[in-house]
Amino acid sequence: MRATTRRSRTAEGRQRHPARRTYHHGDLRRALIDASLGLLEEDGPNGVTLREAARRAGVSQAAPYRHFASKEALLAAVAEEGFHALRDATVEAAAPHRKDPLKTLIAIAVTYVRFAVDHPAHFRVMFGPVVLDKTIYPTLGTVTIGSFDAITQAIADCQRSGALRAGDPRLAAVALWTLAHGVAALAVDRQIPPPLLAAIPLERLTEGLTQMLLDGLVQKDGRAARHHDARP
Amino acid sequence: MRATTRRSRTAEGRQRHPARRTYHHGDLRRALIDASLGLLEEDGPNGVTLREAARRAGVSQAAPYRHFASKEALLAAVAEEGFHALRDATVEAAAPHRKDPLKTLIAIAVTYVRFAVDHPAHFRVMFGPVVLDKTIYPTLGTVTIGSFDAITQAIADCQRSGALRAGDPRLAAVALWTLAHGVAALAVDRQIPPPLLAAIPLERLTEGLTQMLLDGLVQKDGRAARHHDARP
DNA sequence: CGTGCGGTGTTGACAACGTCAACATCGCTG
DNA sequence: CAGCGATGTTGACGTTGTCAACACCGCACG
Repeated sequence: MRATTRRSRTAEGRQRHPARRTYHHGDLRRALIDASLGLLEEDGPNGVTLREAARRAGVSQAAPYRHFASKEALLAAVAEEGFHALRDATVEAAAPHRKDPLKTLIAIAVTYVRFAVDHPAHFRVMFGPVVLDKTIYPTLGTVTIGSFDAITQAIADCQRSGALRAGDPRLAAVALWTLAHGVAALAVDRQIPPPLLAAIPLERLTEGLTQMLLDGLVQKDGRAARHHDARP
Repeated sequence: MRATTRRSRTAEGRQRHPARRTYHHGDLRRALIDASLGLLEEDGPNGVTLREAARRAGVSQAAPYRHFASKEALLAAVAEEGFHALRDATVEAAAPHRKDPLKTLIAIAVTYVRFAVDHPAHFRVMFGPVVLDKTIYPTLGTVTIGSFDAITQAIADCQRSGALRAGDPRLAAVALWTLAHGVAALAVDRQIPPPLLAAIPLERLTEGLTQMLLDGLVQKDGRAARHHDARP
């Protein structure tokens, strides 16, 4: 705990909370979330501290409690922000490739993984154990559903266009989502075998894996299989 | 922090560390890992505390430092234990179905998910942000590889038997592993849409998703598709 | 049969943290 | 313009991770 000391820039501060002129902050809630995001990026999940976030916002240690019931509540807000961003990215990824709907599915997976590796700490807060009982923060659940719905929508599109076989689109959506989430989680945790990653950049790996899900792994009688995995 | 108070059973203790007769503990390292596992199950990741683990082992607060350089090192040991258990379970799951090698792949995925939901807190320590820089604890990485190798082996078997199409078995292994890990992680985090879970128990869902990966999602010309997703 | 040394455990302390109660200060509504 | 509710501050408490200084003990060597 001692080793993590990164003191605030309050070098010679005579007045108590120098970064502020007015007694009231204006938008402390926002500032605390931003400070937490910064700490997350700089020091990882363990670096996020109510007190340090307060310092960065230029307020006293107890001020956050006027806006968040607990540290967990602050992190829940941070997570929610992340879910919003992820959903927006997913929705955006689902839009462009209207011609080839299967490409849309691949784009969704790639987007998901990219979000995770671009913001690993944020990703961890969203899915990690920091906010354990997500039912306490009801808004959290609804946002995730939004992301899932976007995927289901894209799947249903593919089914309508005949690109995907019929069936409950939610099941196929879970399959795609699950695959993407697995890649993302393992990548963030650096658990994907390094030799593999050296041969194939993560983005292409994600594409390849998604393609595998689309085509299937089993040997087809009629040689119906498509590309992925070069070398005939 | 105060709300989490669960005091040790040292009610009226006169002597300092009552649970022990000899000055030396005998196997403190083991005891600390076990205590951590207990705390993990009872109180989740946040409930694990060096001091409480020491209390449960009947030693003083600083004793753990003779066996672990830090709290993170203790948790790394706990994680390693988990990786061993997961690998053993995977290897065992890969054994039985020699007749139908594809069933083996499904069994692997189911085993993976079951391990996660049976020991959610342990699973989180293994993959979560608690042990951030896994390279510091070199034994951690090697164990994961073991698990991955078992999967690759099973895939290669399927390829040899002609059940799976040829190709780099490591890629297919990553696909299977990734899918299983995604289901596991989302299930542990209770992110799988509850209505879906109400309709299909997690175990069957895992089977179905793995089957989807095997068969592929795309519409086949020759109606080569197999079961999964009832209702014709 | 000592004896002393290194591994193991203990005590006490420090800084940091989450959280609370009591108090201060402001902006807005009447 | 009075005062009330929202927002910030101070100071404190208990808990945690970690360290330094010290205590104990078993085993290897004389």
